[in-house]
Amino acid sequence: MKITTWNVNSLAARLQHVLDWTAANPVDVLCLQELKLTDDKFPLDELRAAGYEHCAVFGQKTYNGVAVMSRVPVRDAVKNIVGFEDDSSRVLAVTLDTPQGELRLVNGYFVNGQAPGSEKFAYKMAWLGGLNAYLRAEMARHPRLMLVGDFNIAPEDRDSFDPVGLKETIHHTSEEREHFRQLLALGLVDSFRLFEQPEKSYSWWDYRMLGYQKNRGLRIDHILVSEPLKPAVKACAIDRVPRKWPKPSDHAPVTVEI
DNA sequence: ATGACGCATCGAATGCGA
Repeated sequence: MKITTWNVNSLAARLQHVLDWTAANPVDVLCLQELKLTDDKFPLDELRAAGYEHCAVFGQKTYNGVAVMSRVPVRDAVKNIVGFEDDSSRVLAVTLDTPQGELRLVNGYFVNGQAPGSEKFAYKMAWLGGLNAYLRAEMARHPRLMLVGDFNIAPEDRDSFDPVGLKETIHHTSEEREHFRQLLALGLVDSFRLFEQPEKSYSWWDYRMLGYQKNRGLRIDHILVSEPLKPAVKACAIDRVPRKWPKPSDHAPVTVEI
């Protein structure tokens, strides 16, 4: 079973890319972030025609918005972080029934945070604290759990094209990385690092300054799996192909196989 | 140091992303 996370930077602008990519990569489940549309504008019909009959959507006008589109039934959808008040549509949890048993899938569009010291950064820190507490409870109920999405955190220096020049800037701060480690401390594992990977592997590149062409990127899109799932993980990879298409999202899809 | 690119918003200029 293949599960993918992809920040599409507007589903309206990227629908054809999603359709083209899933036609070539018919993954079982695709977790989307930054839909930038309301639920009534979600392209259910097109995705159903592409084989994704089961969609859970948590949209919002202009900003944020997350969805899970799936070939297999999804149930028990929960929106946002239980116990954390949030105006933004950022988290959507669902349960999948797999041959190995049920799997709780938490899809998140983490707060960007703009810059350390800003109000948005404080929001990011509070949000991450709320997420951690929520996941602790979710994992107690669902031992087989996967946390996917756009984390907006480069966990280690090797996840950034310029860890020295960007030291302690957004995505690179000690505080953000500590929050990432606190997620791992819950018993989650970064599935990407379970496997040998190319050096300078990133999942996001700035649109500006030829960021992609120069591979000036960050690895900020992640798939974390709980310990009970870890032995089942067969592969995890970033697909840079759609980042080369005309009018791409600035993020690449990341896929795990279990 | 700044802005650079792309998307969204009622209509131009601005907010936001990362």
